[in-house]
Amino acid sequence: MQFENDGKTMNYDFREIEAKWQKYWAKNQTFKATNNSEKPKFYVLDMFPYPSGAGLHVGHPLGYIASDIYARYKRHKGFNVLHPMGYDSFGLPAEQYAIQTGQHPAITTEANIKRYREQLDQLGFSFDWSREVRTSNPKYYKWTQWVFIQLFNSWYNKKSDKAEDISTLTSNFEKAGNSEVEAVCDEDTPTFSAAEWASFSDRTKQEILLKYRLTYLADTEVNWCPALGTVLANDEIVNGVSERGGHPVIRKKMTQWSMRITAYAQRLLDGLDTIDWPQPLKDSQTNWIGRSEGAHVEFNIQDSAFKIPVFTTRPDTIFGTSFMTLAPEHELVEKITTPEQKEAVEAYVEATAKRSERDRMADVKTISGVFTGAYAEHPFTKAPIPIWIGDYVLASYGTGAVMAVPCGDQRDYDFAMHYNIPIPNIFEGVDISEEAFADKANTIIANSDFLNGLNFKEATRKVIDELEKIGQGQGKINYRLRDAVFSRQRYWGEPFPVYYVDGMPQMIADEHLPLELPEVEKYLPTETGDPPLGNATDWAWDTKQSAVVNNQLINNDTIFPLELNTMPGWAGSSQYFNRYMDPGNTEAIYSEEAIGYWQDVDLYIGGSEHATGHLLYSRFWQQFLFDKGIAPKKEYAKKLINQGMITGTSAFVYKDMDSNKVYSKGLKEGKNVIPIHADVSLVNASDELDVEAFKKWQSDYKDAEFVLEEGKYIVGREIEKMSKSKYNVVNPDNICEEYGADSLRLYEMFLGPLEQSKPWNTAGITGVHSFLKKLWKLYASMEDGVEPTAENLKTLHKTIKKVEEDIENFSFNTSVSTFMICVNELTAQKCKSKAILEPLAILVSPYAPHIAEELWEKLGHGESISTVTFPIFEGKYLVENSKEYPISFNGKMRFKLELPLDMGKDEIEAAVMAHEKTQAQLNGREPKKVIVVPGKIVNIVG
RNA sequence: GCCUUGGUGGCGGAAUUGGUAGACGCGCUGGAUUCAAAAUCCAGUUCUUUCGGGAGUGUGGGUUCGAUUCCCACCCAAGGUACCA
Repeated sequence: MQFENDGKTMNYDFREIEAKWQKYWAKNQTFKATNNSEKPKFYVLDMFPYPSGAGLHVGHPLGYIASDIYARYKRHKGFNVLHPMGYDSFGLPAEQYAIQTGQHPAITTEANIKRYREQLDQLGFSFDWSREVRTSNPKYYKWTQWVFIQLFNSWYNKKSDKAEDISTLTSNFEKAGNSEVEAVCDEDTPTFSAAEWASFSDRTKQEILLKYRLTYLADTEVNWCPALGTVLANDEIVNGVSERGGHPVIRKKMTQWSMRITAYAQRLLDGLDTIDWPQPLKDSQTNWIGRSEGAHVEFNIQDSAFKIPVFTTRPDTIFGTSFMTLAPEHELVEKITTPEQKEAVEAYVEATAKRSERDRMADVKTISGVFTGAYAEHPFTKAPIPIWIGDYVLASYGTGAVMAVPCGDQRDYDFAMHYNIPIPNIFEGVDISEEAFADKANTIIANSDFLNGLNFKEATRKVIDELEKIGQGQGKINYRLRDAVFSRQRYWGEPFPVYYVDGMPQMIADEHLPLELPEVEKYLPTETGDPPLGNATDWAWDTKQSAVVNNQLINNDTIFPLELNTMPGWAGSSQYFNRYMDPGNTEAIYSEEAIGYWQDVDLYIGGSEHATGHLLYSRFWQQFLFDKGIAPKKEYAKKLINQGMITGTSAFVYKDMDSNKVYSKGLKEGKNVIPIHADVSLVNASDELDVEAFKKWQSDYKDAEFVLEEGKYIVGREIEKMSKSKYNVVNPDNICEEYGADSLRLYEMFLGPLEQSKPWNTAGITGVHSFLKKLWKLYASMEDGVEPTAENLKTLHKTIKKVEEDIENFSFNTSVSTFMICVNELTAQKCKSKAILEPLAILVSPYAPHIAEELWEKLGHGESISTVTFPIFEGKYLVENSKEYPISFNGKMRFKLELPLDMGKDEIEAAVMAHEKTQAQLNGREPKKVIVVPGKIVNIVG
């Protein structure tokens, strides 16, 4: 036994132990994973962080601790575990900082990463750091650019239902034009024959191909803020002005790269059934994709050659159409409006354009619209249908036009009521005098010619048949999902590997990648409104030398301008999980051997805030890589868990508005006080404030009178999001310093279920810390050659069983309780047996790896504990021969009675009925019934 | 509005197929040790009570010998989403 009873080594010196093993793991590369092994593989992935300047707070490592426990457990279970970490290091904060200070984002990012790494190392994670990736590293983004080029060179063939190389498209065009091609492409793609294709100029061909490519240039409407020189997301705009600075925002068309993610809408939906992801996350992806089934109907316009295409989910109600509504932005509006209505329509269109999208969405109560004066024609009855415009119809959804059926849709109903438009009733036996009837399941169609008497399903099928016969429509599935804009007017992002010849985009050849981000003087947009890359002096592509050269050399003959936009934040995170498999590969995105071995992620842990961003885009890229034979799996993560947020417990003092007094919580009633945040580090576990420290911290209060209750100042408490401004941020560094990483790891798990959000309260950590001390003590009193008792074995094996089940179920909080119970029991049993303590160290190792390694070494082992086989549970140690039966009366447990387990039903009943407490409970009454479940319970009814 | 998740002591939470509600920890109370403090250890801690007991898992019903667990209706909180045709 290596413990010495000199009083010094008896102590649990976590600082020394943790530093020692962190050094050991780094030096021995204990957690380096190999790309081939006899062992089965297991891939545990964390969402990599953006390295912000603020560093980590206690909420950040929660998921990392859980995944680390799982990874370490899998190593004990004999798996070859891949558990990598890296940085999503392109992003806005570093760029903002650069704009303010001139500091290059690369320098800020490097410093932040260094700090993150220190903090992560301090927590004892078993990451394979040799595989670290950084999205801002050219060696990494070379492959982000490479995937972009693959997308550019691909189109989506609906016939094969997958992405194919653009060459299969052009060979189709050469043979038969595009009439036979079924592709996902722009709506304005013209139809042409093989002969026409052959006659097109090279430029025209390129323009046409751009309509098919999976990444393409398109004019997109954006929120442009001239003052900031940038495009803003919807949530960066408040009341029509920029959130930052309050500058005006206008809608502007810009040519931007887009990703044809809509080609994958159905597959992204279908794929959800094949992966074990949380239901709320699947639901939000499902809603985001927004599939709806219905019909595409074309309405002719009277006295006009134009047609209005419409998407409806209720083609069965087509005979109830009494008007049509177009979005005010609809391109037909100006073409069909009659002279009499022109003024009114123009005024309405103008008024709508001024309102922000958010404004329009928020205001759902006001009904507004204008009649265009034009009439469409009902495809069957040929009756005239007035065409209105209204801002409740959105240009961006469906076709931007609605066939309005007021009896079946509440918004159409409200609109019709408001403007006195007729509301024909086409439902059998339904009253529509008060509201529309939208219940598909109970619909029987009436007053509808050939649809009379049919239900929703039958009528829908019938009407689609008839529409096809007259060539005015067909069944259609519509998706809410839009193609994803992929351009950002920023500096700190991946440059596009694109230069422009005659305005048409050209890809830089693979062998010349990466195209590295140029140096710029200023990180702001140029004076002409170009993105920051417009400030670069060397940003032109020399096709002869295949090199970036000075802009002044641009001759549009051999030297061309490069793309000025950069890629969005999600570009770098859309395939990083695959790149981890072979991160150093310079020849390919990863080797076939590497991905052939690792295949996909077995467990992915991260926040639910990425539900419709990263987690949808990355699935899209993976599906694409699968189509191209680059990835072996359609879905890259079998199982995903969202860790909950850790909230802060803010502390408040109560400042009296009328005096210089600050009241303790219990004295504030009836006083005119306002709560002021106090830094949580100044408050102890009993909510007592260190008043002197508070005065020192907020010097405004140095002369204030703190009114105490029972000699103490008690703060108020409230749960809020952890944030600097609320002074409730708790830093893991301080906790590691005071209690150690093992305590922090255990405590974060002990707080509650991984997936739920829960408040942080540092005070509770003393519980797990003293558990570790008790654990340590247990080993200090160990003696060689002591045989385990039956009790010892029972405690050990029930712990093995429970901990194993807990880890498999991701119920890490209950494991910590189980360890505590185990150590409490073994301590009470005065267990000194190595046969018990040795397996216990392995059980604890995934949760508290430093202390486990140290104990393992003291047990006489020369190698790390990290791959030692997990103890095997043996049920024989838990076999009991008696049971303490709960004796219930009408379902309420009243007393307990110990009886042998082999006792039969009747004997149990007899023993219970004979018991004096039973007679006392019954108090002379005769029981109606006695339920005996052997081994479980006895319930007496009566 | 819709979708999802949740609601259990002063607090975080436990209860694996319907079978002893409140494990484990924090906090609190009392005690031991100490000159004192920290640390450590022991006992108690859902509420209520006439000390026999009674009530109790958001609310109201139901199924059952028995419900935190299953069913119905509702209330509240958090997250997502929205004139989506």
